[in-house]
Amino acid sequence: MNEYVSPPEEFFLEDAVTLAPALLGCLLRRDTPDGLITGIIVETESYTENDPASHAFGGRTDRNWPMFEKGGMAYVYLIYGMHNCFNVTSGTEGRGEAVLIRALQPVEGIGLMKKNRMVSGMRDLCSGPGKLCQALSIDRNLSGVSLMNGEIQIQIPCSAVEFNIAITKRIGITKAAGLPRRFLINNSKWISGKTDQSG
DNA sequence: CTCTGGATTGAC
DNA sequence: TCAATCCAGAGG
Repeated sequence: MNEYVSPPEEFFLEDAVTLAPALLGCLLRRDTPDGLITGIIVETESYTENDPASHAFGGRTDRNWPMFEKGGMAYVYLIYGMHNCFNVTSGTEGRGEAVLIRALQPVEGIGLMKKNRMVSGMRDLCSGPGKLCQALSIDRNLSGVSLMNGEIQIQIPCSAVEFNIAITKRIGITKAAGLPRRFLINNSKWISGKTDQSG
C-alpha cells in the first residue's frame, strides 16, 4: 500500500497537457460529513484555452472562471442537465485550462460510494466523469475551491508506481475530436466505457 | 428574452 | 439507439 502526500503548489502550475498524465496514479481524496472517500486517478483529459472543445475557448465567464485562476482549484460544472464533471485547474494565473478527471480506482469509503451511486458493482462506481462525482458527492457548489487543503484534495504517491500511459482521442466531444488529449493507465480495469462485469 | 446543444449515463 | 433534463452562451 503506497502512501500519498500533498504536492508542492508548483505541481498544478504545469500546462494541462503536462498535468493530465502526471495526475494518473495520484489519489483523489474527498472529505464528506459521512466519511472519507478516496480513489486513484486512472483516466484524465486535458482542455486548454486554444482548444475549441474547451469551456475556456470563448474566454472567462461566471461558470468557467476557475479555469483562469492559478492551477490547483476545482472546476465543477453540470453537463446534460444532470451530471457533474470534476476538473483540476492547471497553469499559471490567467491561463484558461483544466484537466477533466474521468475515472478512479476506488480505494477508501467504498460503502459510501455504493450508497451515493445506488449501485453495488465496483466497476460502476467511478468509471466515468459523472459517476465519480456522484460517488464522491461532488457538485458545482464545490467549483472554485482549492485542492491544496480542504474537502477535496489531490495527493501524489510517495514512491513511484510502475505503469504505462496510453494516449487516445477524447470521449464524447464533437469539436477538435481528433486531438490526442486523453490519458489513461494502460490495462486499468477502472477506466470509463463499456466493459461491464459486476463484482 | 428565447433558443439550442452539450467534456454523460442508463434504459430500451 | 435514444430520452432524460437544465443551464450557459449566443443571438434578437
